[in-house]
Amino acid sequence: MDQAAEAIADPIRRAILRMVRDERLTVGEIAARFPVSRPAISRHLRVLRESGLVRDDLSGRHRYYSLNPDGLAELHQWLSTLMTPAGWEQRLDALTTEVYRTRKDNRETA
Amino acid sequence: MDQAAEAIADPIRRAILRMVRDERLTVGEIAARFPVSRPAISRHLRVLRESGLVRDDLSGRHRYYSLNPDGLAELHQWLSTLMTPAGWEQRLDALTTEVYRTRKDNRETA
DNA sequence: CGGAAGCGTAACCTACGGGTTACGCGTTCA
DNA sequence: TGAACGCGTAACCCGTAGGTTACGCTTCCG
Repeated sequence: MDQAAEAIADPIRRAILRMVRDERLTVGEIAARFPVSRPAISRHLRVLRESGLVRDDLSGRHRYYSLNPDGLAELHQWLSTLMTPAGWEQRLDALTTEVYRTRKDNRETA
Repeated sequence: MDQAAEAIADPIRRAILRMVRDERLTVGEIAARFPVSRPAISRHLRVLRESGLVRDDLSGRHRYYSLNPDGLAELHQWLSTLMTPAGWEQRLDALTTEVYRTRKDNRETA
């Protein structure tokens, strides 16, 4: 979780996450949408990858990046428990987790 | 939201957030639990305050810090929309937001 | 009152994050 | 098969985040 919290601190990395939410993109495609060099984007992607927020699939000389919902879920869960006072039952968090877990299963079995 | 995402990047600030989740604490009380100087903690608290994650109540020469759930909710919502694919209905997010908003109203009318 | 307690801020130093260019390796295709 | 493409990494530079000490302003209390 610590690495993920650090990863989303950078505005470029947050923008990348939004980009690869729905479509898988190559490094070049991502870099083309930013005013910084391709190696810089490559390092941002490395940070996101090592923090578990994105995944990469190699295909020939291309490397496709896509969102990894599991990494996001960790952060999401951390924020949930932080927002939840001591006395409050964690029923809602359990519901949220359950729903996302179900979606994940659906993805994997598709 | 951007400021909040930056604020939680630091491990000390994340620990502070967990500390003031249930009880309001003074700067001295917080600083006593870290191996860094009090001015350093004071600046961390300033970052958290300006990012909307904590609130401060002055009482004499003491300054009590407590969690501000509204700030957390923003980040929480951002992660929710990020985890939610394009086709997915946002019913769950709406439910989550509604529940937290209701709790907030209860706090304010108490 | 005057000193101590509690806190914020300024000034300073250092480590590190993020930018760039240069380079090397694997893959494609004319 | 050799040239071009796609990408990762190393080396380097610079700005800034986060640490410290020194200082000043309120607020409490003997």
